[in-house]
Amino acid sequence: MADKSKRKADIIAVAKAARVSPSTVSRSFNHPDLVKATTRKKIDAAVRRLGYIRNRAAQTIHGIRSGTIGLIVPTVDQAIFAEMIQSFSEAVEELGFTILLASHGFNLDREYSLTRKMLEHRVDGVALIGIEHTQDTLDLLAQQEMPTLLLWSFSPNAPFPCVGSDNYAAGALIGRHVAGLGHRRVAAMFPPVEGNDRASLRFAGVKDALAEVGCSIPEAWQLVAPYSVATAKSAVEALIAEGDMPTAIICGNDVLAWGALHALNRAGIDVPGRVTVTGIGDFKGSKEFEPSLSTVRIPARTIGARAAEAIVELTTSEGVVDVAALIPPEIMVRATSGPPRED
Amino acid sequence: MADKSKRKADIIAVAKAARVSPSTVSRSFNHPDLVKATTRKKIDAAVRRLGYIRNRAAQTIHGIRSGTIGLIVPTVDQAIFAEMIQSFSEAVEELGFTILLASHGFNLDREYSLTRKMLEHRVDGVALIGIEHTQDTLDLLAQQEMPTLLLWSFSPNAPFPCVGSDNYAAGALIGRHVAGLGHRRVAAMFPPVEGNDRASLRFAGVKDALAEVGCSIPEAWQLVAPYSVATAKSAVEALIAEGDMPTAIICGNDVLAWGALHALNRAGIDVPGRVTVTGIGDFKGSKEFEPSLSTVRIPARTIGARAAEAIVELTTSEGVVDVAALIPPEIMVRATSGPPRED
DNA sequence: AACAATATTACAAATGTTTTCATTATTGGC
DNA sequence: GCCAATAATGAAAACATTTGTAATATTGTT
Repeated sequence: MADKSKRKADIIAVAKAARVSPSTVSRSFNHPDLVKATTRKKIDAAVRRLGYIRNRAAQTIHGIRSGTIGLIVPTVDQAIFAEMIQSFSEAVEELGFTILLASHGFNLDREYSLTRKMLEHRVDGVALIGIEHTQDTLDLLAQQEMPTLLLWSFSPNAPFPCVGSDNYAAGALIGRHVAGLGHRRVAAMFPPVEGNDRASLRFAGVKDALAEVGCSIPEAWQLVAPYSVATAKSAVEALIAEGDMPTAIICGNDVLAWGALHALNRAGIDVPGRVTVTGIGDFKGSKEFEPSLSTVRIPARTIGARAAEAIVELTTSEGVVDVAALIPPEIMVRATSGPPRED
Repeated sequence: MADKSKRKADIIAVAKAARVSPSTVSRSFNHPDLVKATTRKKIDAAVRRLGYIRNRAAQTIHGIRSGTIGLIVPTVDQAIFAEMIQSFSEAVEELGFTILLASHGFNLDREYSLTRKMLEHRVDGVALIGIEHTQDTLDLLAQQEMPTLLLWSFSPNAPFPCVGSDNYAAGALIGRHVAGLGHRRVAAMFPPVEGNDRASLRFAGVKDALAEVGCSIPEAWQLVAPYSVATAKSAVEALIAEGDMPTAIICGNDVLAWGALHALNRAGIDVPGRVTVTGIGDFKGSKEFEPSLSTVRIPARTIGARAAEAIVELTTSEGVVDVAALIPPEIMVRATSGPPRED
């Protein structure tokens, strides 16, 4: 009972139905205090009767905010990003915005073209994951004066404000923990680092922390596995088959650690008795894992929520605002790490 | 060197710079074959020089497609949805569209207002998770003649075309598997079912399958836990503390099963020797779990990709098209299920 | 009851495009 | 070189809004 006329209702149809001018209808939406309560009632009635829905596209060409934030991520199906996207989206919706989401699969050239697309859609702001982006992307955003936020990693001298954690520090934290336990025969398992500054920073932090105690990771123990339980498990199974086992395996994130733990469990190798395993991220489920995973907490939800506030702040406030925020990583020592076995 | 003039470049600025009319510039974008190669070159040069970016908002008010698809999900940070969203987004981007994403946290009233928002943004189509929605939402979409797709669950008599799996069948599959192994003392662990037709359908399938062999799940063994490892683990720990153990625990999804497995592992209860555990979903990592999880495969990636094609088909084709697709669930018998112990 | 002040509403221009139709350029055939 | 086709371009209207300004209606005051 809401489709009186043939075609989609526009503001003019509403105006006619309510016997007022289109401008009054518009004002009734945008500046309700400027229109008399009784006319507003008439208009609301007409709106309901015609099933009218405002057209943001038409508003947007008046320089009015589109009410959208572009979020460009490498992928959404990694626990870590999913959690962050969720809290980001909750917070952003709370503030009245909607997310335009795109994923580039760690391909920074695709990231550039997705950024262009966001710009075409006239998003009010753009949030990118990580610090490392092509110069093209950065230039484009700067030249269009697009409010931009770098999300997930933090660096004081990044090209745009960042909200995130310090991945290098996270790596250093876990490296120092493992070194502090006395481990000197250490393996590492990280994803391919190209196009992934988070991973390379973490790895650098780990290596530097180990170097402090004169320990380095031999080539053969630098395992590379994309973030998946399956690849991690088989990488560690291969390592076990090799025969020469390290006393600790430092993993680039918790998913890799889960894979490692499954491999060790299957082989009957005691953790942490025989091998220490650590993750980075503290994903949901890591604490409940058996044995409970030692890792570094990078609070994805906090980052997402803070980032949402930050980008909205950037888009809505006039002057320059400082929204950068460093959310520090925190070591979570649990049950998968212990001193190396003496033998 | 791309910001000659003061403010943002529009199509008129480009036209001036290229010494052609705005209409020619527009045509050069939309019907390049209608403009001479040499003028197109001039225009392209001007575009680059001014850093011009097309304004989709302005196009959209001409009834041109906005190039966006609204995707409304309960939450993105559940493995299952994350995976689906990822493949959906990949496929949709491939087809030239961008996703407007929103999450309602299993609150169907919020879903309604998010739907309205999508409509305001003049998305070309809307994809919703599950079959169950408020009548308001359904009416709204129908009345606005918005191409709509129901995603994730499949039902032949749904109000809109669906692409998804049969959750009832999935539940029945696993129920029959467990019953077939001989289990009669069976517990179930499912999330709260309100606003979640997937879960309730699965549970119904399980119960009906068990009923076929005259087995029913006692009240005390109907555990309720939101989809998280933590809650699942503690629910099962509570069950263990109770003392009266079932011989099988059927879980509403794999995450719950992981939690159950961790709890049993911690308590030193052998799986599947003493207790059979099953999941639903076959998430990434379930196969690699130790022991490898018996579950029902619901191919999230396939559903996401198929759904993307379907919604684009719905938005771009004129007449009525039949895009519904049932992606059948498949039982994956692995290492966590076995016959009940005789004692 | 008339006056000014204020509250409310309407008109018209503007926004950044696309598209139809008309006009101008270019081409091939002779 | 001229003519008819045909190709390429431009002018102007249209799209669904918002907003500044002008016009009208409603008050309170005396």
